Amino acid sequence: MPIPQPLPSHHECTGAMRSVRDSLDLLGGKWKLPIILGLSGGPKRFKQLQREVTGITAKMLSKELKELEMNGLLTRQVQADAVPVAVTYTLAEYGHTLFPVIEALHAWGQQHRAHIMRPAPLPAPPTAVAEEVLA
Amino acid sequence: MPIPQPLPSHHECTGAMRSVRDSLDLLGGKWKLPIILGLSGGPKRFKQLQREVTGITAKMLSKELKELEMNGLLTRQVQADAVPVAVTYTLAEYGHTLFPVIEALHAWGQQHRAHIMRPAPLPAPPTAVAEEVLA
DNA sequence: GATAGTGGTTACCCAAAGGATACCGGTATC
DNA sequence: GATACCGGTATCCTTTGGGTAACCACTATC
Repeated sequence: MPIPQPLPSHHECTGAMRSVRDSLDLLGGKWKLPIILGLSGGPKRFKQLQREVTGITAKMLSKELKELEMNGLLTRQVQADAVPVAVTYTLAEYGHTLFPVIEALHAWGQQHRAHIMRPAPLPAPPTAVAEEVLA
Repeated sequence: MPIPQPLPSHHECTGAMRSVRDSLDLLGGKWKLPIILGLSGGPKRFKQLQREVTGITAKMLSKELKELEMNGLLTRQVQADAVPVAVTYTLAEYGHTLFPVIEALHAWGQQHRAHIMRPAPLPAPPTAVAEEVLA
């Protein structure tokens, strides 16, 4: 008799798995959601956005904006009459549907910062415990 | 006359930006959240988890599990007496705090799939929309 | 004893993501 | 004239993601 297997999981979660991975395909990477967040306060121009999303390079910002536009999350307007040409990025209606996602990440990040601040709440480190107990 | 700048943004969002990016640093990448989701149904063993998170290679799964364990999101138990050695991964208490994040991504991914399915939406006047909403 | 299968890890290597820097044409400011 | 802003693009480079395959300890089968 080899190994007693734990519970076989209900397959309820496999549907959720697909949706989550769909989302990650679109929103994955370091910058997409920060950019959306940056635009949440209203339309912005390129350099303005780059200052807001600190650390992003022009190349990355340009690339990510293209992808977000292709997915209908934001729109790009060019004022050709302005001099020099002015480019404005606006969060599309559809982009607003991401606010719950961003809010969840914001809340978690906030509590996580608080979480790692407090000192060791438990006497024993959980890592080596299991092996010691069973050894 | 230079360029008319749009609204200067309220700096309210820069705080949110930090939290969101903290979260993405920890949870970013293709696999972390799917793995958490896979463990949400109860403790699982390595191969079991690999079958659940379809497409992940053993190497990636091993690496991601290490990182998640280091961040206290899951625990790893080794039953040294079992033969062959059995390794079980369990979602930690703290890992449960990610459920809102996963739920938000799940909901968005689901509606997005529906969203890209329907053809050209509505060039129609907004009055019709209001009637629909009230219907 | 030879072979094959399993759970899990590791070494080797390639492709993609992402960063640094330079540059463009035009305008405005010092 | 020198510098800076604007909206990017092109080039080069490093880091990471991720695939392949070998490996270990053990067990089962022929």
